[in-house]
Amino acid sequence: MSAAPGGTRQIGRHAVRAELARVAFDRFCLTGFNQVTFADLAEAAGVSRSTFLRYFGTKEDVVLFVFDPLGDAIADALDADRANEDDWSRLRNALESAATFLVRDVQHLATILDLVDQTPALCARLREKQSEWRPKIVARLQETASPADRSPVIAHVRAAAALECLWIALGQWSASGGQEDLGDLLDAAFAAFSTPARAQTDAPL
Amino acid sequence: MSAAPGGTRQIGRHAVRAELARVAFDRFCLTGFNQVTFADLAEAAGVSRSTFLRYFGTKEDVVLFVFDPLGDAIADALDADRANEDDWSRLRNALESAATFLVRDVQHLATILDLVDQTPALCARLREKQSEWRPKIVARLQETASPADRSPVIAHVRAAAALECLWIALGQWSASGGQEDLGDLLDAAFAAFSTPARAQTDAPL
DNA sequence: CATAACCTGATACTCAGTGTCATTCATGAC
DNA sequence: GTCATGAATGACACTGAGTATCAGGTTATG
Repeated sequence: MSAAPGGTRQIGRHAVRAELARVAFDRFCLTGFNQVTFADLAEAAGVSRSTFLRYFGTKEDVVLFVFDPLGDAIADALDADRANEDDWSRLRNALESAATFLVRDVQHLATILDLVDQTPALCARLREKQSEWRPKIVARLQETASPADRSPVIAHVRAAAALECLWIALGQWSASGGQEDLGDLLDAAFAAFSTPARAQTDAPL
Repeated sequence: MSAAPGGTRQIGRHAVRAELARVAFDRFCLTGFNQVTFADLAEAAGVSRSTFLRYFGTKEDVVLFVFDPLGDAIADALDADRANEDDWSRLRNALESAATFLVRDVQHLATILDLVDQTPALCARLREKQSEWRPKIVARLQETASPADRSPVIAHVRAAAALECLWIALGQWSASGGQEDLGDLLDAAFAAFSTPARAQTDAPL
């Protein structure tokens, strides 16, 4: 009658992982990411260095693993909004719902984002994760594209640009301490594509 | 009557750097980036490990230092085209002239780009360099923006999106072995912003 | 209970990157 | 030409990330 055969191990593993990450995160915020070693983390968490390393392949993952489900979340949201014919609004909506799913603990997320952009290594690794999501997004975009619009380049660019919007919006959001509305920030970011890109509106129509 | 007092050292240093990079690059292509150690590179180049490391802070820089001038090149090109009122075309032109400056040795650049996207560490580091160029680009865009358009978010998004276009276009270009015209590829990428983002053209006008 | 799978801690290892120090060599001043 | 300064070099030692292996203990399962 156990939840799943052998599943208890998974549950336990997940819980340990979360606890290790919690302890480690405090250290990172206190001392700075680069100043903390795996030996420090292991000691703080009360496990051996070996064990700690078995839960997180790299130091970056200790912080960034929380972003892992985001790729699938975005893809799922795109699937759910397949009817939407406008790529930009579809992307915007998908990003918002995925991000909202991420913003459970406002304070915690803001702290993470602060730490991330104080730390080049974390920025780099997060960007890397982002680019791993892109192929999935591109595939969704192409599924519903009209035959004439099938240029893979277009889909790639839109996916990449949308992810940049998310990242920039999250940066603003974190800078505001989580006060501003993420949907508004996304709108402001996506406006870069719809607003006429001109210094002076020389064609008032 | 020497070029500059003490300047010979700089010249010499630059030349050595280029030679070390050349030797190292051959090794990387032959054996794979991750398989080659600094000790290998030093031996192949006939210098000590210490010396090699003094010329390149990281293994990634041995390959990617050629991209360093690109940030300034883009910024300069934006300055030169200050009259252009359309952000997108201004960015497109700046990227093309900067990239053309980069495409001196077609074969070499194509080989570099191949190596880069076979190697996650190189991708990550190159993306990092890219994001270092962004602030300079954003500043240029905002200088000439109309007061109403001063939202820093807009400029950030456009700069980021444009850089993604460059990267994607270079990927296509390298995949074609340097055959396709980079200007055409950039046009195709930037079309993602001007083409109506709709599955079916429901407004044929 | 027995066994197989898993978790843990210990240990040893490779390699990136930093820092120090003594030697050597080129440059520039006298 | 000689000498002093500063840079380049190589040797060495060190920290820390990440990988791999192994023995002993624990937990699920039949």
